[in-house]
Amino acid sequence: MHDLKSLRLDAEPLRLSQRKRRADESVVDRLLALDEEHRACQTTIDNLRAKRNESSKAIGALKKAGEDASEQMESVRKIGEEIKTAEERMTACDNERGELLLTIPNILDGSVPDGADEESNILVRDSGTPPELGFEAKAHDDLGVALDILDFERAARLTGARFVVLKGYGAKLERALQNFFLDQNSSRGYTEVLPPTMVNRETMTANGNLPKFEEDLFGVNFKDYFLIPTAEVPLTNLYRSEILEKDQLPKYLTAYTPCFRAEAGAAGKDTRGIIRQHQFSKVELVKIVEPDTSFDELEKMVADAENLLQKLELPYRVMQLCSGDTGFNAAKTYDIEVWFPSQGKYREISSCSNCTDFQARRGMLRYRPEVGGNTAFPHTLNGSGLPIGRTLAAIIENYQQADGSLRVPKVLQPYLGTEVIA
RNA sequence: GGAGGGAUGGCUGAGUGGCUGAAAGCACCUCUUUGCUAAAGAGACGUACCGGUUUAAACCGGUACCGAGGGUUCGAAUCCCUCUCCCUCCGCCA
Repeated sequence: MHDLKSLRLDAEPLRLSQRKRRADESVVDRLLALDEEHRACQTTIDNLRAKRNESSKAIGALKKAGEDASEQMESVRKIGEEIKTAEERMTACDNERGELLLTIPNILDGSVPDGADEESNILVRDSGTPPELGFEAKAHDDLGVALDILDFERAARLTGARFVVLKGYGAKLERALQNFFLDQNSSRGYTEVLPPTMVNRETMTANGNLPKFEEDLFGVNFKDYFLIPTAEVPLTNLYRSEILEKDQLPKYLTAYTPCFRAEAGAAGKDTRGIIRQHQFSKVELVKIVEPDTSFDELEKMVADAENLLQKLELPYRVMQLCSGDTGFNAAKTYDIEVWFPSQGKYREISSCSNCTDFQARRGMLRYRPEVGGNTAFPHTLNGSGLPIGRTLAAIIENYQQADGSLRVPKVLQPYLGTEVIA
């Protein structure tokens, strides 16, 4: 959500950002027009209310003195009617303004390169040329099924497409990765959190998933709750509506949760394997920090995610997203992509974003830069650290051997109690 | 699921129609004095929006907010309705 006050002074940064995103620029003018009308209404109403308050007090005094006040009462009643009319107009303005404000994406950081889509993303660094396997790489799903650690058919029977059952070492690998990620993140200063997997509409709105992206979410019956698409949602909302003291920042949070995504726009994409599922598990990283530090904190968060891939010895590269590929909430995003030998390409495994004060505003999450001073909005950041499903797929593919067995990454061996899965 | 009780400022807690943006205490902040891991006294002390003014901060005026939304009334923290959450007891349950 945007700061109307600063938009009134200078809407050019938002206009520029909308252009760079290839998004509608006219919403900015509409927003400013509505805002002006809203403020005019409010001034009118404030003045009427001031008049009413004054008159009401006078009536109270008259009555106390035992005098007749019916004339004054009648005139105040009329003021009340005027107020009601003006309020209806203001509410209409407010609703449209609010709706618009909730659907305009964050302002891109100046460092974001211009471009329409992922073709224009920029390579920041990589872990070197991926090693050759020395034989033809099999796809992770074929290998997983053959090893009986992935089961798509029975998952389809239980639920439907885009679900998987993990069995034996598949299930154990999930648990090993969960523990490994959380242990690593904890050791790097993140506090482990176990939040609810379902959240209400306010939480989804503050995070930026609603009102615009409802079709991507799974709702639940009987309650206006939603299954979370990522732990980012409960974590960025953990302190919603609160005023934090300066010494409570920065907050570093990490959580393992199931994630649910409707994948409404992904028909036909990644239909094989466990790259794109309706349900998957993920360990998420979230930071709540002071504004001056947020871009440095983003770099550090990317390093935290990279640390996991380095320890797993998986080939990866870091990309900076261009303007057209940067998401709704984000001012700046790095994607980390991991190597998939069977596809001969890198696939996204982590997305780390600085959302600046965009989400904090939506959730009225504030802090006090100085004791006793005014409140300000902190910046929020999120990143995957890491998704279990895609990591599992990457491990299967990169650690496969010619005979169809898998080596187990060194760092996972203590968790798993074996060096080979065959 | 049934019965009952609650929700007030950072915290504790008064307050059943106008004098309450809200007593009192604690915490925090500033100042004074005495001084050694502290005490006493004085003062300040919610959030948001609109307007004035300002380079800005501060400041001044107004409005709204006592869980949320709606209603009654000239006027509501106070009365009525709906909802949410919390607590106690019973039932059920991983």
